[in-house]
Amino acid sequence: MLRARSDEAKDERRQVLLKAALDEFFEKGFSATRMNDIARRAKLSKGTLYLYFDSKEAMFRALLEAFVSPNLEMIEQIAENARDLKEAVSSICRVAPLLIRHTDMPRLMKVMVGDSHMFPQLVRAYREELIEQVLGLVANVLRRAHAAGEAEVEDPELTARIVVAPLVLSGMWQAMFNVNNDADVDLERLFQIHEHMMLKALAPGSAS
Amino acid sequence: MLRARSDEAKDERRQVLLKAALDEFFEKGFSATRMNDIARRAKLSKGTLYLYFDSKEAMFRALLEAFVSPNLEMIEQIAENARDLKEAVSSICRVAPLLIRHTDMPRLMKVMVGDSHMFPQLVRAYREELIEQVLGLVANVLRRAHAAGEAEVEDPELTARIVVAPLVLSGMWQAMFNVNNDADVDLERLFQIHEHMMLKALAPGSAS
DNA sequence: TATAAATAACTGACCGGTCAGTTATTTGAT
DNA sequence: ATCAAATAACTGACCGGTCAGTTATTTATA
Repeated sequence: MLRARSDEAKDERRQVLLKAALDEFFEKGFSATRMNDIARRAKLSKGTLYLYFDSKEAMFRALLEAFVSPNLEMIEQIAENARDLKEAVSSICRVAPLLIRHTDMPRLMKVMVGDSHMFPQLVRAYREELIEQVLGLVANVLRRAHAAGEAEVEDPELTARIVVAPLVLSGMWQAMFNVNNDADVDLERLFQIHEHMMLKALAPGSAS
Repeated sequence: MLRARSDEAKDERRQVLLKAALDEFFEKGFSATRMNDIARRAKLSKGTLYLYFDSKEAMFRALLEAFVSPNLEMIEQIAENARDLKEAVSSICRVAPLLIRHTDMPRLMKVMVGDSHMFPQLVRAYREELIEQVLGLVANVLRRAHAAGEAEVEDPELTARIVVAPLVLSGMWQAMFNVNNDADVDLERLFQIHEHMMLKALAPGSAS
C-alpha cells in the first residue's frame, strides 16, 4: 500500500477507515464486525488500522462524533432561515428525502439503535447533544409560530416529537428494509402529505 | 433444578428461556449474548437450553414468531370494533402507552432493528407478515372514513405511515433511552395531542 | 541510509455447540 | 408398601474455531 506520510494523507486514511467501519457496523453490527474486515475493506492490514485507532470502541465513538455537529448545524440553518412555520416545515420536508437517500444518516441511525447497549454513556451524550437539541429547535419554531398567531400549539415540546417522527422513522425504514430496494417508499410524496397534514393540524381555529 | 416432566411444564420452561433470551438480546445484542448467560438467567445449564432450542438462531426466530399473531390480532380488533375514524384513532392512542410501557414490544423492536442484518429473510417475513399488515389495516380504516365522508384522505397507504409513526417511534425511544427512566416522556399526553392533530388534519374541508 | 508506515504472524481469551456422565422421577414387579 | 430398574431431564467440561489486539519484520520514501 502507498504510504501516508503527510498529515493530510493520514486524515484521509482515517476517513477511509471510518467509512469502512460504518459499512461493516451497518452490515454486521458492532459485535459481529471484525477489525480485519474493516481493514481489508479500506485496503489496509489490521495492524495499520491500529495505527489510526486505539480500539474497536474508539472507531465507534469517532463515527458518532463526526455526525453530531454537521447535522445539528443543518437543522439550525433551516430553523433560522425560515420566515414562518410554513417555510420551516416545507424546508424540512424537502431536505429529508435527500438526507435519507443520499447520506449515511439512516445507516448510522440503525447502527446507533442496534448497538446502543454497548456504550450507554455515549448514547446518552448523543441523545442530549443532538436529538434533544433538534427537538428543542423544532419546539422553538413552533413556539414562535404560536406567538405570531400562525399556529395553535399547546405543548411545543411534545408536538415537536410528532412533527419529527415520520421523518425519523422513514430513515429507519430505509436502513432496515430498503437495503435491497425492495420496500421502497415515495418519500417526496410521503413528506408532502406530512407537510400538508401538519400545517392543517397546527392551523389556528377550532381550539380544544 | 426441579425437572419439567409434563408437556405443560416443558412449555413453561420454553417460555422462561425465551424471556431470558429477550432480556439478554436486548441488553447485549444477538452476537454478544452468550448462550450460557441465557441459560443461567433461566436458572438452567447451557446443555438444558439446547434440549429446548436447536441453536441461537432458533431462539431468535421463536422470539419473533411469538410476537406476530397476538399483535396483529389486537390491531385487527381495534380496526373492526371501531365505529368511525375518531373511535379508531382514539382506541389506538389509548392502548399505545400501555403497549409501550407494559409489554415487551419496545424491547423486541429494538432487538429487531439492531440485529436485522443477521437474518434478512426473517426480517423480510416480519415486515410482510406484521408491519405491512398493520399499515394495511390502518389504511383501510382511513379509506372507509374517506368513503363515509368522515375524512379527506388522498393516499391512505402513505397517510397510514404518518399516523403510525409517532406511536412506533415512541416505542423505540422507550427501548433506547428510557431504560434507566431518564428520558421519560408523558405518553398519554403525547398521544392525546397526536390524536387531536390527526383528526384535525384529516377533517374534511379545505382540500388541496 | 534513516525512519516511519505498513504488514502478517502471533497470542490468549472467548464462545457456540457437543456429549459422556449424573440424578430426579416414574414404573412395575414383588 | 418397597425398592430396583428404566427413563429422560439436566449438567458442565471440553473442542474447534474465531477474533481483538500485539509485535517482530519488511518496505517505501525523504
